[in-house]
Amino acid sequence: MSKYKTIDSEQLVDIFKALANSHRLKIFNILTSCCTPGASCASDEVFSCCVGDLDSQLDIAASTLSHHLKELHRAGLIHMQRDGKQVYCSVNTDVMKQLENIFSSQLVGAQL
Amino acid sequence: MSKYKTIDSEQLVDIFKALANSHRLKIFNILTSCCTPGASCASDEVFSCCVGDLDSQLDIAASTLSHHLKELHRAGLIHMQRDGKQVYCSVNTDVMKQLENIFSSQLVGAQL
DNA sequence: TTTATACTTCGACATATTTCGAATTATAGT
DNA sequence: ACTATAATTCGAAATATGTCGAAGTATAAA
Repeated sequence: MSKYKTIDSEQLVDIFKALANSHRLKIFNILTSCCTPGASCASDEVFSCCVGDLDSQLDIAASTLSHHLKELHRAGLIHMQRDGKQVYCSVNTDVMKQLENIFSSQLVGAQL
Repeated sequence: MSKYKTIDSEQLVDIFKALANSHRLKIFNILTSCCTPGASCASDEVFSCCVGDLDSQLDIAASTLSHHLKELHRAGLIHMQRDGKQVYCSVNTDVMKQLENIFSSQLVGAQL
């Protein structure tokens, strides 16, 4: 009934699962406040988005961060793209739009 | 900066945690498709919102359902109110509005 | 080709979550 | 007071998640 591409309820659970952890939510915050997917952050800006920069803001082991990024990526919330030695992360704005739609229309899972 | 009462990041994690389970998400779906908090569902409608009615739609033990409802309630996503032998559940639309705002403004945790 | 940097994978362990059935509490009707 | 119905709490077991450090892979630079 909706004109929007819907997220099925299984994927929605995965998305909420991905956001249901303080470290991952913080990562997501950093990415939403900084990087839009087209424009990869220049290195002279205050915040940038490669894994190492996230690492410096998070106080967890690099391996743990890697695990969390994998979860966010699996859920479809972020993009990850290698550029040389670095891997750059950015928010998947398509999914953001769909989430907005889900909550604004009060149809958290009307497709069920 | 926002004119909206903000949800802090700890509460936001709890909200996502509450929605990060297929049974709880289904419960939340049922409640959003049916009951608005002012209008408690009349018993002659197709869907109603007492715990027993949710139970009949869910294929889990009553004790498990009770646990899930407690989680949704703890997160602030639903109201629960006893009326005689039944306990009626409804969505907390205030929180829904705040979630909508969070996603629509792309500020998942800008208050951090 | 050796070394350094950036990041990921693996294995192990601790903690948290999900689930059930049995027992318990709350309310209403007999 | 007793019984029935609706829902919750408790304790135990199975599964999932979060975390780390060590080892591994990918890329670039010397």
